[in-house]
Amino acid sequence: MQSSSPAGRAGRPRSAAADTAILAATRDALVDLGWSKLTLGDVATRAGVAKTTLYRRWAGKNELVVDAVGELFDELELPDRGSLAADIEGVVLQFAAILARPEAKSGLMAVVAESTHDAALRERIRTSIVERQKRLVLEGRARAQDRGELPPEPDAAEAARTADLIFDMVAGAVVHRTLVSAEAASGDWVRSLTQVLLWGLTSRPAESAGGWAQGGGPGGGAPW
Amino acid sequence: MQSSSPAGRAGRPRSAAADTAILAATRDALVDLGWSKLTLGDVATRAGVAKTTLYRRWAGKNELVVDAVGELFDELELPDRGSLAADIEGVVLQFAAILARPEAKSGLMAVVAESTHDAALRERIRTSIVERQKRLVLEGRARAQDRGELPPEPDAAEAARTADLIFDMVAGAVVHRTLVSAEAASGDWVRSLTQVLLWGLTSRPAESAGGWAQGGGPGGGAPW
Amino acid sequence: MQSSSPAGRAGRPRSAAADTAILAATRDALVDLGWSKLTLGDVATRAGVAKTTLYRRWAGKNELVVDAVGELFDELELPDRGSLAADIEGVVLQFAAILARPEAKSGLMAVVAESTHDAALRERIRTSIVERQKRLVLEGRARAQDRGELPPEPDAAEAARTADLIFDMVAGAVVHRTLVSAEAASGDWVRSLTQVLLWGLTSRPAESAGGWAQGGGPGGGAPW
Amino acid sequence: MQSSSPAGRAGRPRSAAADTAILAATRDALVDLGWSKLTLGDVATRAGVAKTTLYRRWAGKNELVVDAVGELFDELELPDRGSLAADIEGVVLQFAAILARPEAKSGLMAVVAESTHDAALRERIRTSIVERQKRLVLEGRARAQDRGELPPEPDAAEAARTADLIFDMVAGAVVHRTLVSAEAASGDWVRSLTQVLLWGLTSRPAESAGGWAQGGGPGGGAPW
DNA sequence: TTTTAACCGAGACGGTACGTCCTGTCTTATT
DNA sequence: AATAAGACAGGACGTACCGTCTCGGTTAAAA
Repeated sequence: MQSSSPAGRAGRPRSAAADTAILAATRDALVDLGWSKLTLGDVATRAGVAKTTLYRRWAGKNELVVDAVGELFDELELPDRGSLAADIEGVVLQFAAILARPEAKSGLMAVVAESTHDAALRERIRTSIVERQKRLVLEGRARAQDRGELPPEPDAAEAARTADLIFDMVAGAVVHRTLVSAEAASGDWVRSLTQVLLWGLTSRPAESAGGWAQGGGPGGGAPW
Repeated sequence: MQSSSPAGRAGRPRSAAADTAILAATRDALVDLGWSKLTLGDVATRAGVAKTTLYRRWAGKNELVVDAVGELFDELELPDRGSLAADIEGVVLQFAAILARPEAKSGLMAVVAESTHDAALRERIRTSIVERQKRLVLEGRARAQDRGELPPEPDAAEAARTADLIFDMVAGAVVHRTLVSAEAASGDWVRSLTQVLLWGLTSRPAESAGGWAQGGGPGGGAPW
Repeated sequence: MQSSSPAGRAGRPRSAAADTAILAATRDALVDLGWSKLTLGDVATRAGVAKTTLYRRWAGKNELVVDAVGELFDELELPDRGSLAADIEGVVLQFAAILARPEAKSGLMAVVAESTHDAALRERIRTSIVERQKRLVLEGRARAQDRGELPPEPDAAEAARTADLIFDMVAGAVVHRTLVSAEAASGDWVRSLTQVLLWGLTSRPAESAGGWAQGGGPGGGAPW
Repeated sequence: MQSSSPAGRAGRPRSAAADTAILAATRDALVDLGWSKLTLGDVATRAGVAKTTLYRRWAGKNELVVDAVGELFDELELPDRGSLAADIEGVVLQFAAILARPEAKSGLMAVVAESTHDAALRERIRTSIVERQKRLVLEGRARAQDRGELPPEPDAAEAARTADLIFDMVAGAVVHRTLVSAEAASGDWVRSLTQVLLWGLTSRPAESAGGWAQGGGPGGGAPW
């Protein structure tokens, strides 16, 4: 977050422990108080740090919360579970598990809401949080293409558009389920989501319009 | 004979105009200031109303914003465009148009974030905003079943689960596209989203795993 | 308080009981709350009366308190105890007894303080409270002159000046003792006050300067 | 070994200038508005200080006004004018001059009225205002005893009682004259007051009861 | 009688001030 | 130069009263 000050010299160096303590204290405060009742003075107290120290490193509450919440997404990774469906389910479950934590719940949408009036904050969210997630979509597709589960992309622009769509659908669905519908993204739910996505992306309807597939799909029971 | 005023009686009645002015002022302030900088004192001033009048009717900023934003969704309706796909596209475009308005952008996610710490607020959001949207999913499915585009539901519980999934996917995708990815939900994007959804829900993959549909779908070009 | 309305005609007449109840409620509130925390809404509630009724009869808190406290001084009278000294002591004790009541304590000085910025209020205090007290000084002197304890006044202007001085000294001393020194105006204290006053007004020093009276006064022991 | 900072000092020290500015602003506001219309927010604005700074140092309006008014009495002193009568007149005139100032008029009685419901405030008034005045009575008497104008006190308790009586009479009379009778304590008035007091304290009546001194006193003209 | 006008209770209204809390900056002494 | 501590200017909070204004309804004298 700060430069390693190669030639930065005189004076007492910044405490590295302070950063860690402040971000952890921020997450604690988010759990206890939620975003709107979280105050920087309280975070400083929880971290055992003076308010000035906090302001020296972050411009304000939004930036601090973005960094504190962004750290949670560091643990996201794409394990190889053998098939595209399994890979997707795995990573969606990871994402859902993070979103289920109260510090993420409280903080994430709040800073997104703030970002509608603050382009710099929007960019910070993009780099700290969103890109870490979106990368998994691209890696997952590439791995599926390597496996032969998906065809290679003929058109780069179209490929990017599709990746964006998938990302918005997956992340949006999980966020909406967790925060708005306020229900857990269970294994069953994730399985259904994955199924609809994969079928939607890899299939063609039995008839171009007006009909529907008859007969059981895998696991029995169509989603409708 | 008793007076026809069973409940509402003594004292000066509340001004109906005040409610309207306050909600409009709230939306104005959301546009100008965003959620976190919006103050109830400022809203009262904009509405030409005393702060006490505002507090007499709403418990706080969250409740006020929910009602102010909720009104935006009153205009949502399900026009009959002749086919399920067209109906979906139409309603999603309406939803996207509302979300594109800055007062919705700023307010909606903020109150959702707040609701993670406030069950009463969550319930208010559900009844004021979410149910108005979800109703359209149910109506759309019923209409498609009337048309014969979709089969009737054999299992009510399963039907409800599916409706929830669709709703979270559609609403979540639009919200995520608009607020997180910060890009407009254009006609093309909505068309792609609809296509994936419908195919995902009405089709079966050509092979249960490992392959992909070859040959042209309608309009040619798979979404990947 | 209101005119007997010889020609004032139509309409429901004001409730006489309300006046009584309001003034009594005002004194109760003064006891419980003191002047600064007394609110007209609370007085109205205590009196079982609507706030509008109160405002229809008094212009504000100050006027109301002046009337409520002024009633306390209605009971002041000048009993004939046989001598000037005894008369003075008697009336001073009455005055002290009234001032000892918490509703008088709290209210009296407060409205006096307010009157420094409000000439109309000052006049109201004068007619409602001060003149009722000052009258006793004049009556007492007249009675003492009838008895032959005091000489007749040769000069009317000088007589008025002296009455004012006595009044300020007596009332001022009792008020200061009660409110500022916060001690009771006991019988002994009143006796000493009366003694100093009477001696000061009726005697001449033994020598014009530099000496003092030796030998026992009544009760023995000079006040110094 | 401990640090040499026994009373501890961490943090920015309080601004000494703020105290001065706040008390002066309080007196200004008393002049302009009177006690009841004086608001701490306005005082803070006048002093060029934030409201929090004011509340950090004073518990409320009463305490602030006591200190602001109390400072006025710092200038009271007992000049040696050669005789007891002249000393008394001098100090009473000083006291009257202070009371004639609108900031004292408005503030003094208001806080006294408040003190009837607040023991801590009463004590604060005693130490900040009353004792500064009463001290002069004691010094004046001691000086007169040194001069031989008054006899020494045989009984300490009696001496204290007498000093209290004198103080209540003098201060009470001046206050009553100034605030209740709303007339200036002129030189003539002060002279008369002093005369009554001295004669009352140092003389014996010509007859123990029922008569009055005939013939002119010094300066001619009996007070009646 | 019926009118009529002033009264009454209740309570909403536009305002103002309250005393508290938080923000982001600053001024200390210390490390 | 960074730190802990805490004072500072500023501003919003949510509450309490102010004094005014509508309401529906009552009350007694005038018509």
